[in-house]
Amino acid sequence: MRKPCCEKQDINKGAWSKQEDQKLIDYIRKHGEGSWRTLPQAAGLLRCGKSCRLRWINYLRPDLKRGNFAEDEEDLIIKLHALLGNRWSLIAGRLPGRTDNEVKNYWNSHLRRKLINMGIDPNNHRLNRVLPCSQDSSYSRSVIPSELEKVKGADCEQVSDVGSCLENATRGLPDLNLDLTITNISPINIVEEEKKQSEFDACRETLLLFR
DNA sequence: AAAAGAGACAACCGCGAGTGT
DNA sequence: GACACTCGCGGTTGTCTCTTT
Repeated sequence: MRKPCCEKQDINKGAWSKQEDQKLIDYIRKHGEGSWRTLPQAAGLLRCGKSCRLRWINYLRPDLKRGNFAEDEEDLIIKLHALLGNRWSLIAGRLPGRTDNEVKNYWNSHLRRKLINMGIDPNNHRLNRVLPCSQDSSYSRSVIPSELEKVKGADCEQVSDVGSCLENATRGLPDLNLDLTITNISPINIVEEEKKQSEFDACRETLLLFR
């Protein structure tokens, strides 16, 4: 049936050398991205086209940011993950200079654990245990159900396309912490609510950009 | 100082979607 | 419609580095 993406023999695997990186960079500078299948041979690389593409997209592209994630980037990843699930490329698309692989790795090595430590199930973003109201976490504020209800309601039609990302997000994550409610709204909590609202608005803005 | 374990991240693999023939 | 090809995505694995014992 289908041929493999590349012949398995005479193909380098594993870590890329500086020379290989340079060959790939030089070739793409000269000819542009694309045609990954034929690129390795044309560039004089003993690599699979897939491997070249991955190397370029994840590490060699000039517009990559690299380095540690900022706090606001972390927040955004968590929020988007709550809405979109493991759609890393979509999430990475909202983080300039970040790649899906980078976001995925960061999620698996840092953020997952962070949520678990906060008592939140990273798979469905539900609280595993009751946390005190004052629990520090921008996250616990970020996906409260009232916000999700607002998204599902008023603005759903506006984001019908990409999709449908929001629609899918809410439909695709049926366990999305929908019964987590904030009670006893005191004046202090009202201020908190307003803060939440503005954070939510920012998040929604981001989601609307998917259109 | 050495070994073991844990964490971080680069890279690979398999699959599905989109497109051309 | 069936098939082949390419591309991109997400899950998983391999390996290197750091920390702990």
